[in-house]
Amino acid sequence: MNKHGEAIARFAKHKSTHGLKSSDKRSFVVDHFIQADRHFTVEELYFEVKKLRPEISYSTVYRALKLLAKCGLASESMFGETVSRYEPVHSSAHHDHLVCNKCGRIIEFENDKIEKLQKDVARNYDFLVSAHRLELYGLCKKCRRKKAL
Amino acid sequence: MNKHGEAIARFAKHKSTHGLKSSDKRSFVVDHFIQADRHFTVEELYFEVKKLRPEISYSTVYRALKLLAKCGLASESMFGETVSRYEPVHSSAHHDHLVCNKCGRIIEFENDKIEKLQKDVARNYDFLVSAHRLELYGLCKKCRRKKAL
DNA sequence: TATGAAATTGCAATTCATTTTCATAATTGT
DNA sequence: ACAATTATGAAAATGAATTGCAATTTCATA
Repeated sequence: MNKHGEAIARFAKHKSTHGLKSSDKRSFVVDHFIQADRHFTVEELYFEVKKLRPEISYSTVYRALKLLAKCGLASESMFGETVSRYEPVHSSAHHDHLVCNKCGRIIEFENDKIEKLQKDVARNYDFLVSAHRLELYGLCKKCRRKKAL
Repeated sequence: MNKHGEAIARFAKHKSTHGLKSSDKRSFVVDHFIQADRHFTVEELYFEVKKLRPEISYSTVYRALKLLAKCGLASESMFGETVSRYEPVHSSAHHDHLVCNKCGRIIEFENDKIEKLQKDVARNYDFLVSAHRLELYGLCKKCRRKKAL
């Protein structure tokens, strides 16, 4: 089963174990989020969905994202903005982010060495880590070029 | 000159270069923040200040913190909460954080190796870094113990 | 010391994203 | 089809951040 299929299945399972009912609209939002496979604010996802299904409300999108977060298919974070972003959670390794202050692009990266050093730090402080975030803010490749012109 | 003296001086300089006037109330807030030398939300600082100087309003505290942030003596961040926190900026090297999810304690640490690896990552993506944040969330030493009981 | 332009303050009002409420509609098990 | 429960949309509520404005204070200059 592909990655998206897994996610869909996981959502279905969450529904059945939590006594949720099916809904066309919610399914549409969930599928769209999973297919798109990128970061969204509630508003961004809402506007994309609205183009295709204008009858779907902000509330439904909002609640769908919350639900995705609950069943572990999306994670919520702030990226230094005042709005929350939801990003798809992949079964793969944890990743960190490069956030472009100019165009807003978010680039994911993984770095095992950094992960390991983080564990070392935690051990030094006798700290039990359950989650972490690492974000580098600045200018992405494209925006550096633009700036140079 | 000690660390606090430096900060006070820097604030005074910012005032003079920006045509700001002196004010007892603002000075009190600023001094308290600098002396305390720890993380605050606006509300937390407001309540502490209010105990000693009840006539000082929330607005004044709010604006004082904004001002401190502008002149580089405080930095604003979210630490996964819905409220902003202001932390004193030390002239020393950049530091990262361990955030205890239980008691809210925030521990600072520095790690040059991690900093260096971050630069490597950025270089790989042709990304120009202007700021970064690294936070490890979990349980601090004390809370781990409590949990064990 | 008196003056006036400019900054500061407190309070209330606004903004803005998030979250909840509630009446109505849709879904599911019997 | 019925009853019970969940989902939905629109509007209202919430919560923190921010601003507008009138009153007050500061400070350089007269």
